[in-house]
Amino acid sequence: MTAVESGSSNPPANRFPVWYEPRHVCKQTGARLGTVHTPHGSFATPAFMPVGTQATVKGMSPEEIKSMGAGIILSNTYHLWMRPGSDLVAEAGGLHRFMNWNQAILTDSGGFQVFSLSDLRHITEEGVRFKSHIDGSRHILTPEKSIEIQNELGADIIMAFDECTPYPAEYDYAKRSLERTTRWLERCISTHRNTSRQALFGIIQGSTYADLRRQSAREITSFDLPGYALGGLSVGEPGPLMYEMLEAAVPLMPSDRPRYLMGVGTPDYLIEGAIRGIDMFDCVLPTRIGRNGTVLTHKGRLIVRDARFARDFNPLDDDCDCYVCRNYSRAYIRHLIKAGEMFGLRLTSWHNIHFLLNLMEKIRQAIAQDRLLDFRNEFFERFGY
RNA sequence: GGGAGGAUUCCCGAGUGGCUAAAGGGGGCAGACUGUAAAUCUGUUGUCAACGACUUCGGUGGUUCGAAUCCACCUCCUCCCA
Repeated sequence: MTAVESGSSNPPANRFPVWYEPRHVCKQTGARLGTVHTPHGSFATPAFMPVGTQATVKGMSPEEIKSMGAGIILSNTYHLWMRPGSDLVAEAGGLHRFMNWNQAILTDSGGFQVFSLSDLRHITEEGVRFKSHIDGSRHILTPEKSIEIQNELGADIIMAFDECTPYPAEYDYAKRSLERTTRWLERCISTHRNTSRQALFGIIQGSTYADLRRQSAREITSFDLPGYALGGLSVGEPGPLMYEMLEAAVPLMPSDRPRYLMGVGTPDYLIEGAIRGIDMFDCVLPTRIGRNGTVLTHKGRLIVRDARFARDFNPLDDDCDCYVCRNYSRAYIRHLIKAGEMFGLRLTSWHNIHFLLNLMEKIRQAIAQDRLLDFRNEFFERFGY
Protein backbone atom coordinates (compact mmCIF):
# COMPACT_ATOMS: atom_id res chain seq x y z
CA MET A 1 0.00 0.00 0.00
CA THR A 2 2.71 2.44 0.91
CA ALA A 3 4.91 3.63 -1.88
CA VAL A 4 8.53 3.46 -0.85
CA GLU A 5 10.51 6.57 -1.52
CA SER A 6 13.91 5.86 -2.94
CA GLY A 7 16.64 6.96 -5.22
CA SER A 8 17.41 10.54 -4.19
CA SER A 9 19.01 12.47 -7.00
CA ASN A 10 22.49 13.85 -6.82
CA PRO A 11 22.31 16.52 -9.53
CA PRO A 12 19.39 18.91 -9.02
CA ALA A 13 16.32 17.79 -10.95
CA ASN A 14 15.56 21.32 -12.09
CA ARG A 15 18.36 21.16 -14.61
CA PHE A 16 15.62 19.67 -16.83
CA PRO A 17 12.98 21.79 -18.57
CA VAL A 18 10.38 19.83 -16.64
CA TRP A 19 11.04 19.03 -13.02
CA TYR A 20 9.33 17.80 -9.91
CA GLU A 21 9.09 19.85 -6.77
CA PRO A 22 7.99 17.80 -3.74
CA ARG A 23 5.49 19.39 -1.34
CA HIS A 24 4.34 16.74 1.05
CA VAL A 25 4.14 13.01 1.53
CA CYS A 26 0.93 11.60 3.02
CA LYS A 27 1.79 9.97 6.34
CA GLN A 28 -1.15 7.63 5.97
CA THR A 29 -0.32 6.28 2.51
CA GLY A 30 2.99 7.60 1.22
CA ALA A 31 1.20 9.42 -1.61
CA ARG A 32 3.07 12.45 -2.95
CA LEU A 33 1.90 16.02 -3.16
CA GLY A 34 4.04 18.08 -5.47
CA THR A 35 4.37 20.54 -8.30
CA VAL A 36 5.60 19.84 -11.79
CA HIS A 37 7.24 22.81 -13.48
CA THR A 38 7.28 23.13 -17.25
CA PRO A 39 8.18 25.83 -19.79
CA HIS A 40 4.43 26.49 -20.02
CA GLY A 41 3.56 26.79 -16.37
CA SER A 42 3.31 24.53 -13.39
CA PHE A 43 0.66 22.12 -12.22
CA ALA A 44 -0.06 20.48 -8.90
CA THR A 45 0.30 16.73 -8.57
CA PRO A 46 -1.18 14.17 -8.44
CA ALA A 47 -2.65 15.53 -11.66
CA PHE A 48 -5.14 14.35 -14.21
CA MET A 49 -4.41 15.28 -17.82
CA PRO A 50 -7.38 15.48 -20.20
CA VAL A 51 -6.66 13.87 -23.56
CA GLY A 52 -6.75 15.92 -26.75
CA THR A 53 -5.53 13.41 -29.29
CA GLN A 54 -6.00 15.54 -32.38
CA ALA A 55 -4.92 18.85 -30.82
CA THR A 56 -8.30 19.28 -29.18
CA VAL A 57 -9.99 17.83 -26.15
CA LYS A 58 -13.01 16.62 -28.06
CA GLY A 59 -15.82 19.09 -27.81
CA MET A 60 -14.14 21.50 -25.40
CA SER A 61 -12.36 24.79 -25.94
CA PRO A 62 -8.96 25.41 -24.34
CA GLU A 63 -10.50 28.18 -22.25
CA GLU A 64 -13.09 25.77 -20.89
CA ILE A 65 -10.49 23.13 -20.08
CA LYS A 66 -8.35 25.73 -18.36
CA SER A 67 -11.29 27.08 -16.38
CA MET A 68 -11.83 23.62 -14.93
CA GLY A 69 -8.32 23.70 -13.53
CA ALA A 70 -6.35 21.59 -15.98
CA GLY A 71 -2.70 22.60 -16.12
CA ILE A 72 -1.63 20.12 -18.78
CA ILE A 73 -3.26 18.18 -21.58
CA LEU A 74 -2.20 15.38 -23.88
CA SER A 75 -1.92 15.21 -27.60
CA ASN A 76 -0.74 12.52 -29.96
CA THR A 77 2.23 12.04 -32.24
CA TYR A 78 0.75 9.43 -34.54
CA HIS A 79 -2.50 11.26 -35.14
CA LEU A 80 -0.95 14.69 -35.74
CA TRP A 81 1.66 13.11 -37.97
CA MET A 82 -1.08 11.53 -40.11
CA ARG A 83 -3.14 14.71 -40.07
CA PRO A 84 -2.43 17.58 -40.46
CA GLY A 85 1.30 16.72 -40.39
CA SER A 86 3.87 17.78 -37.85
CA ASP A 87 5.52 20.13 -40.36
CA LEU A 88 2.28 22.05 -40.62
CA VAL A 89 2.03 22.31 -36.84
CA ALA A 90 5.61 23.54 -36.73
CA GLU A 91 4.80 26.08 -39.43
CA ALA A 92 1.89 27.29 -37.26
CA GLY A 93 4.41 28.01 -34.50
CA GLY A 94 4.14 24.74 -32.62
CA LEU A 95 1.33 22.87 -30.96
CA HIS A 96 0.69 25.44 -28.23
CA ARG A 97 0.06 28.22 -30.70
CA PHE A 98 -1.66 25.99 -33.23
CA MET A 99 -4.33 24.94 -30.74
CA ASN A 100 -4.29 28.10 -28.60
CA TRP A 101 -3.31 26.32 -25.38
CA ASN A 102 -0.64 28.20 -23.47
CA GLN A 103 -0.21 25.75 -20.62
CA ALA A 104 1.69 22.51 -20.59
CA ILE A 105 1.27 19.83 -23.24
CA LEU A 106 2.43 16.23 -23.27
CA THR A 107 2.53 14.29 -26.51
CA ASP A 108 2.24 10.55 -26.54
CA SER A 109 4.77 8.93 -28.82
CA GLY A 110 2.50 6.72 -30.89
CA GLY A 111 3.32 3.77 -28.67
CA PHE A 112 -0.32 3.37 -27.74
CA GLN A 113 -1.24 3.20 -31.43
CA VAL A 114 1.09 0.20 -31.68
CA PHE A 115 -1.43 -1.36 -29.31
CA SER A 116 -4.73 0.12 -30.46
CA LEU A 117 -4.09 -0.16 -34.20
CA SER A 118 -2.81 -3.70 -33.91
CA ASP A 119 -4.66 -4.77 -37.07
CA LEU A 120 -2.92 -2.07 -39.07
CA ARG A 121 0.68 -2.45 -37.99
CA HIS A 122 3.69 -4.71 -37.94
CA ILE A 123 6.48 -4.47 -35.35
CA THR A 124 10.15 -4.91 -36.14
CA GLU A 125 13.31 -3.95 -34.29
CA GLU A 126 13.58 -0.90 -36.53
CA GLY A 127 10.14 0.36 -35.65
CA VAL A 128 6.48 -0.12 -36.45
CA ARG A 129 5.01 -0.17 -39.94
CA PHE A 130 1.52 1.29 -40.01
CA LYS A 131 -1.18 1.38 -42.59
CA SER A 132 -2.80 4.75 -42.07
CA HIS A 133 -6.25 4.41 -40.54
CA ILE A 134 -7.24 7.40 -42.68
CA ASP A 135 -6.27 6.39 -46.21
CA GLY A 136 -4.44 3.08 -45.91
CA SER A 137 -1.09 4.57 -46.96
CA ARG A 138 2.00 2.91 -45.52
CA HIS A 139 4.25 4.59 -42.94
CA ILE A 140 6.95 3.50 -40.56
CA LEU A 141 7.19 5.00 -37.13
CA THR A 142 10.56 4.49 -35.50
CA PRO A 143 11.94 5.83 -32.23
CA GLU A 144 13.86 8.41 -34.27
CA LYS A 145 10.81 9.42 -36.29
CA SER A 146 8.60 9.69 -33.21
CA ILE A 147 11.07 12.00 -31.51
CA GLU A 148 11.58 14.09 -34.64
CA ILE A 149 7.84 14.56 -34.91
CA GLN A 150 7.54 15.38 -31.23
CA ASN A 151 10.38 17.88 -31.55
CA GLU A 152 8.42 19.56 -34.32
CA LEU A 153 5.19 19.55 -32.35
CA GLY A 154 6.97 21.16 -29.41
CA ALA A 155 5.14 19.72 -26.39
CA ASP A 156 6.69 20.33 -22.97
CA ILE A 157 6.80 16.63 -22.23
CA ILE A 158 7.43 14.10 -24.96
CA MET A 159 7.24 10.37 -24.56
CA ALA A 160 9.63 7.67 -25.60
CA PHE A 161 8.44 5.42 -28.40
CA ASP A 162 7.47 2.14 -26.76
CA GLU A 163 5.36 -0.89 -27.36
CA CYS A 164 2.22 -0.84 -25.25
CA THR A 165 2.01 -4.56 -24.62
CA PRO A 166 -1.48 -6.02 -24.85
CA TYR A 167 -3.07 -8.02 -22.05
CA PRO A 168 -2.73 -10.87 -21.66
CA ALA A 169 0.82 -11.31 -22.94
CA GLU A 170 3.04 -14.37 -22.75
CA TYR A 171 5.93 -13.96 -20.34
CA ASP A 172 8.56 -14.44 -23.04
CA TYR A 173 6.91 -11.97 -25.36
CA ALA A 174 6.51 -9.42 -22.57
CA LYS A 175 10.21 -9.77 -21.75
CA ARG A 176 11.37 -9.38 -25.33
CA SER A 177 9.00 -6.45 -25.81
CA LEU A 178 10.19 -4.61 -22.72
CA GLU A 179 13.81 -5.09 -23.70
CA ARG A 180 13.10 -3.72 -27.14
CA THR A 181 11.34 -0.74 -25.53
CA THR A 182 14.56 -0.13 -23.59
CA ARG A 183 16.65 -0.27 -26.78
CA TRP A 184 14.18 2.07 -28.44
CA LEU A 185 14.57 4.47 -25.50
CA GLU A 186 18.31 4.73 -26.19
CA ARG A 187 17.53 5.66 -29.76
CA CYS A 188 14.93 8.20 -28.61
CA ILE A 189 17.46 9.83 -26.30
CA SER A 190 20.14 10.10 -28.96
CA THR A 191 17.64 11.59 -31.43
CA HIS A 192 16.13 14.16 -29.06
CA ARG A 193 17.34 17.62 -30.08
CA ASN A 194 15.35 20.12 -28.07
CA THR A 195 16.47 18.99 -24.62
CA SER A 196 16.35 22.47 -23.15
CA ARG A 197 12.66 23.01 -23.88
CA GLN A 198 11.21 19.52 -24.07
CA ALA A 199 11.47 16.82 -21.45
CA LEU A 200 11.67 13.24 -22.66
CA PHE A 201 10.04 10.66 -20.38
CA GLY A 202 10.94 6.98 -20.52
CA ILE A 203 8.26 4.31 -20.32
CA ILE A 204 8.42 1.20 -18.17
CA GLN A 205 6.73 -1.90 -19.59
CA GLY A 206 6.73 -5.54 -18.46
CA SER A 207 3.09 -6.50 -18.81
CA THR A 208 1.63 -8.10 -15.69
CA TYR A 209 4.80 -9.78 -14.42
CA ALA A 210 6.26 -8.19 -11.31
CA ASP A 211 9.82 -9.30 -12.05
CA LEU A 212 9.59 -7.93 -15.59
CA ARG A 213 8.22 -4.67 -14.25
CA ARG A 214 11.19 -4.46 -11.92
CA GLN A 215 13.59 -5.33 -14.75
CA SER A 216 12.07 -2.65 -16.97
CA ALA A 217 12.03 -0.09 -14.16
CA ARG A 218 15.75 -0.69 -13.55
CA GLU A 219 16.59 -0.50 -17.25
CA ILE A 220 14.52 2.60 -17.98
CA THR A 221 15.55 4.53 -14.88
CA SER A 222 19.21 3.80 -15.61
CA PHE A 223 18.85 6.61 -18.14
CA ASP A 224 18.93 10.02 -16.50
CA LEU A 225 15.62 11.42 -17.66
CA PRO A 226 13.33 14.19 -16.34
CA GLY A 227 10.48 11.79 -15.77
CA TYR A 228 9.34 8.19 -16.00
CA ALA A 229 6.08 6.59 -16.96
CA LEU A 230 4.38 3.27 -16.48
CA GLY A 231 2.79 1.98 -19.65
CA GLY A 232 0.92 -1.11 -20.71
CA LEU A 233 -1.37 -1.04 -17.71
CA SER A 234 -5.10 -0.56 -17.56
CA VAL A 235 -5.41 -2.50 -20.79
CA GLY A 236 -7.90 -5.05 -19.52
CA GLU A 237 -6.11 -6.69 -16.61
CA PRO A 238 -7.86 -6.94 -13.22
CA GLY A 239 -7.40 -3.96 -10.93
CA PRO A 240 -5.50 -5.81 -8.19
CA LEU A 241 -3.01 -7.03 -10.78
CA MET A 242 -2.36 -3.45 -11.87
CA TYR A 243 -1.87 -2.39 -8.25
CA GLU A 244 0.61 -5.23 -7.84
CA MET A 245 2.57 -3.94 -10.85
CA LEU A 246 2.63 -0.43 -9.37
CA GLU A 247 3.91 -1.79 -6.11
CA ALA A 248 6.65 -3.64 -7.98
CA ALA A 249 7.81 -0.74 -10.16
CA VAL A 250 7.15 2.53 -8.34
CA PRO A 251 9.70 1.93 -5.54
CA LEU A 252 12.36 1.66 -8.26
CA MET A 253 11.41 5.00 -9.79
CA PRO A 254 13.38 8.02 -8.55
CA SER A 255 11.47 10.11 -6.06
CA ASP A 256 12.69 13.41 -7.46
CA ARG A 257 11.11 12.86 -10.88
CA PRO A 258 7.46 12.83 -11.86
CA ARG A 259 5.88 9.42 -12.20
CA TYR A 260 3.24 9.06 -14.83
CA LEU A 261 0.76 6.19 -15.03
CA MET A 262 -0.38 6.15 -18.64
CA GLY A 263 -3.99 5.69 -19.63
CA VAL A 264 -5.49 5.76 -16.15
CA GLY A 265 -8.27 6.24 -15.55
CA THR A 266 -11.32 5.61 -13.53
CA PRO A 267 -11.84 7.35 -10.18
CA ASP A 268 -10.86 4.26 -8.22
CA TYR A 269 -7.68 3.76 -10.25
CA LEU A 270 -6.74 7.41 -9.81
CA ILE A 271 -7.02 7.17 -6.05
CA GLU A 272 -5.26 3.82 -5.86
CA GLY A 273 -2.55 5.10 -8.17
CA ALA A 274 -1.97 8.21 -6.07
CA ILE A 275 -1.75 6.05 -2.97
CA ARG A 276 0.99 4.07 -4.67
CA GLY A 277 3.04 7.15 -5.49
CA ILE A 278 1.84 8.19 -8.96
CA ASP A 279 1.91 11.89 -9.87
CA MET A 280 0.38 12.09 -13.31
CA PHE A 281 -2.51 10.36 -15.03
CA ASP A 282 -4.32 10.69 -18.32
CA CYS A 283 -7.41 9.05 -19.74
CA VAL A 284 -9.93 9.44 -22.55
CA LEU A 285 -12.60 8.13 -20.23
CA PRO A 286 -14.30 11.39 -19.23
CA THR A 287 -14.71 12.62 -22.79
CA ARG A 288 -15.43 9.26 -24.36
CA ILE A 289 -18.06 8.02 -21.93
CA GLY A 290 -19.46 11.54 -21.90
CA ARG A 291 -19.98 11.49 -25.64
CA ASN A 292 -21.55 8.07 -25.24
CA GLY A 293 -24.06 9.27 -22.68
CA THR A 294 -22.52 8.33 -19.34
CA VAL A 295 -21.48 10.67 -16.55
CA LEU A 296 -19.47 10.26 -13.39
CA THR A 297 -21.11 11.15 -10.11
CA HIS A 298 -20.15 10.79 -6.48
CA LYS A 299 -22.53 7.85 -6.36
CA GLY A 300 -20.99 6.09 -9.33
CA ARG A 301 -21.47 6.07 -13.07
CA LEU A 302 -24.83 7.21 -14.36
CA ILE A 303 -26.06 6.55 -17.88
CA VAL A 304 -27.96 9.78 -18.26
CA ARG A 305 -29.21 8.66 -21.67
CA ASP A 306 -31.45 6.08 -19.94
CA ALA A 307 -35.22 6.53 -19.98
CA ARG A 308 -35.46 6.75 -16.22
CA PHE A 309 -33.95 10.23 -16.35
CA ALA A 310 -36.44 11.61 -18.86
CA ARG A 311 -38.23 13.61 -16.15
CA ASP A 312 -35.36 13.96 -13.70
CA PHE A 313 -34.80 17.69 -13.33
CA ASN A 314 -31.93 17.32 -10.88
CA PRO A 315 -28.33 18.05 -11.83
CA LEU A 316 -26.10 15.24 -13.11
CA ASP A 317 -24.45 15.07 -9.70
CA ASP A 318 -26.17 16.67 -6.72
CA ASP A 319 -22.81 17.09 -5.04
CA CYS A 320 -21.12 18.95 -7.91
CA ASP A 321 -20.72 22.67 -8.41
CA CYS A 322 -19.49 22.63 -12.00
CA TYR A 323 -20.95 24.86 -14.69
CA VAL A 324 -23.07 21.99 -16.02
CA CYS A 325 -24.51 20.95 -12.68
CA ARG A 326 -25.26 24.54 -11.73
CA ASN A 327 -27.25 25.17 -14.89
CA TYR A 328 -28.64 22.04 -16.52
CA SER A 329 -30.77 19.05 -15.56
CA ARG A 330 -30.46 15.36 -16.30
CA ALA A 331 -33.73 15.58 -18.23
CA TYR A 332 -32.40 18.37 -20.44
CA ILE A 333 -29.07 16.69 -21.08
CA ARG A 334 -30.78 13.38 -21.81
CA HIS A 335 -33.03 15.18 -24.25
CA LEU A 336 -30.06 16.74 -26.04
CA ILE A 337 -28.31 13.40 -26.32
CA LYS A 338 -31.41 11.57 -27.57
CA ALA A 339 -31.99 14.35 -30.08
CA GLY A 340 -28.43 14.09 -31.33
CA GLU A 341 -27.58 17.61 -30.30
CA MET A 342 -23.85 18.27 -29.95
CA PHE A 343 -24.36 20.51 -26.95
CA GLY A 344 -25.39 17.47 -24.95
CA LEU A 345 -22.05 15.80 -25.65
CA ARG A 346 -20.25 18.95 -24.62
CA LEU A 347 -22.13 19.12 -21.33
CA THR A 348 -21.44 15.50 -20.39
CA SER A 349 -17.78 15.84 -21.39
CA TRP A 350 -17.54 19.07 -19.45
CA HIS A 351 -18.96 17.59 -16.29
CA ASN A 352 -16.84 14.45 -16.51
CA ILE A 353 -13.59 16.34 -16.97
CA HIS A 354 -14.52 18.60 -14.10
CA PHE A 355 -15.34 15.57 -11.99
CA LEU A 356 -11.90 14.03 -12.45
CA LEU A 357 -10.01 17.31 -12.06
CA ASN A 358 -12.01 17.99 -8.92
CA LEU A 359 -11.30 14.48 -7.67
CA MET A 360 -7.56 15.15 -8.08
CA GLU A 361 -7.94 18.36 -6.10
CA LYS A 362 -9.60 16.40 -3.30
CA ILE A 363 -6.83 13.79 -3.45
CA ARG A 364 -4.23 16.53 -3.13
CA GLN A 365 -6.05 18.02 -0.15
CA ALA A 366 -6.27 14.62 1.49
CA ILE A 367 -2.53 14.09 1.00
CA ALA A 368 -1.81 17.47 2.52
CA GLN A 369 -3.91 16.46 5.50
CA ASP A 370 -2.34 12.99 5.75
CA ARG A 371 -5.69 11.31 5.29
CA LEU A 372 -5.73 9.90 1.78
CA LEU A 373 -6.66 6.43 3.01
CA ASP A 374 -9.64 7.85 4.86
CA PHE A 375 -10.59 9.80 1.78
CA ARG A 376 -10.36 6.68 -0.35
CA ASN A 377 -12.66 4.77 1.99
CA GLU A 378 -15.17 7.62 2.14
CA PHE A 379 -15.14 8.00 -1.61
CA PHE A 380 -15.56 4.31 -2.34
CA GLU A 381 -18.37 4.09 0.19
CA ARG A 382 -20.44 6.42 -1.97
CA PHE A 383 -19.06 5.66 -5.42
CA GLY A 384 -19.73 1.96 -5.05
CA TYR A 385 -16.45 0.09 -5.03
C1' G B 1 -66.11 8.53 -65.23
C1' G B 2 -61.82 5.19 -67.10
C1' G B 3 -57.01 2.86 -66.09
C1' A B 4 -52.79 1.33 -62.99
C1' G B 5 -50.39 0.40 -58.44
C1' G B 6 -50.56 -0.16 -53.26
C1' A B 7 -52.03 -1.44 -47.84
C1' U B 8 -46.42 -5.91 -43.77
C1' U B 9 -44.76 -6.18 -36.77
C1' C B 10 -43.59 1.65 -33.32
C1' C B 11 -41.89 4.07 -38.42
C1' C B 12 -39.73 3.21 -43.32
C1' G B 13 -39.26 -1.07 -46.05
C1' A B 14 -37.99 -6.53 -47.91
C1' G B 15 -40.70 -10.84 -48.54
C1' U B 16 -44.95 -13.35 -53.30
C1' G B 17 -47.41 -21.17 -50.95
C1' G B 18 -43.97 -24.44 -46.25
C1' C B 19 -36.82 -23.07 -44.32
C1' U B 20 -41.30 -16.43 -41.75
C1' A B 21 -42.64 -13.96 -35.44
C1' A B 22 -41.40 -12.31 -40.70
C1' A B 23 -34.55 -9.42 -44.04
C1' G B 24 -32.52 -4.47 -43.65
C1' G B 25 -32.68 0.52 -41.90
C1' G B 26 -34.73 3.99 -38.35
C1' G B 27 -36.67 4.65 -33.65
C1' G B 28 -37.12 2.54 -28.58
C1' C B 29 -34.83 -0.09 -24.45
C1' A B 30 -30.38 -1.80 -22.01
C1' G B 31 -25.06 -2.45 -21.59
C1' A B 32 -19.92 -1.43 -22.68
C1' C B 33 -16.24 2.38 -22.97
C1' U B 34 -9.23 3.37 -19.37
C1' G B 35 -1.44 6.82 -23.26
C1' U B 36 -9.13 8.15 -28.59
C1' A B 37 -9.67 4.69 -36.13
C1' A B 38 -15.21 5.97 -30.88
C1' A B 39 -21.12 11.89 -31.12
C1' U B 40 -18.72 4.68 -31.20
C1' C B 41 -19.72 -0.43 -30.43
C1' U B 42 -22.71 -4.64 -28.53
C1' G B 43 -27.28 -6.85 -27.16
C1' U B 44 -32.43 -6.47 -27.43
C1' U B 45 -37.18 -4.88 -29.58
C1' G B 46 -45.46 -9.33 -30.99
C1' U B 47 -47.74 -11.86 -26.42
C1' C B 48 -47.46 -15.49 -22.63
C1' A B 49 -48.07 -19.65 -17.20
C1' A B 50 -41.92 -18.63 -22.37
C1' C B 51 -36.13 -25.15 -24.29
C1' G B 52 -42.87 -24.57 -25.69
C1' A B 53 -47.43 -22.27 -26.94
C1' C B 54 -50.49 -18.45 -28.81
C1' U B 55 -51.81 -14.08 -31.85
C1' U B 56 -49.86 -11.16 -36.13
C1' C B 57 -48.74 -8.93 -42.47
C1' G B 58 -56.07 -3.40 -44.26
C1' G B 59 -61.26 -6.29 -43.63
C1' U B 60 -64.40 -10.57 -44.66
C1' G B 61 -64.90 -15.11 -46.92
C1' G B 62 -62.58 -18.92 -49.85
C1' U B 63 -58.60 -22.49 -52.24
C1' U B 64 -54.84 -25.72 -49.85
C1' C B 65 -52.20 -30.76 -45.63
C1' G B 66 -50.19 -25.63 -45.14
C1' A B 67 -51.24 -18.56 -46.90
C1' A B 68 -48.17 -12.23 -45.38
C1' U B 69 -47.73 -14.83 -50.05
C1' C B 70 -53.24 -17.72 -54.50
C1' C B 71 -58.85 -16.34 -55.48
C1' A B 72 -63.44 -13.22 -54.60
C1' C B 73 -65.68 -9.16 -52.61
C1' C B 74 -65.22 -4.86 -49.38
C1' U B 75 -62.54 -0.45 -47.20
C1' C B 76 -58.81 3.11 -47.67
C1' C B 77 -54.41 5.39 -50.21
C1' U B 78 -51.34 6.91 -54.51
C1' C B 79 -50.53 7.81 -59.62
C1' C B 80 -52.16 8.33 -64.87
C1' C B 81 -56.15 9.51 -68.52
C1' A B 82 -60.86 12.33 -69.05
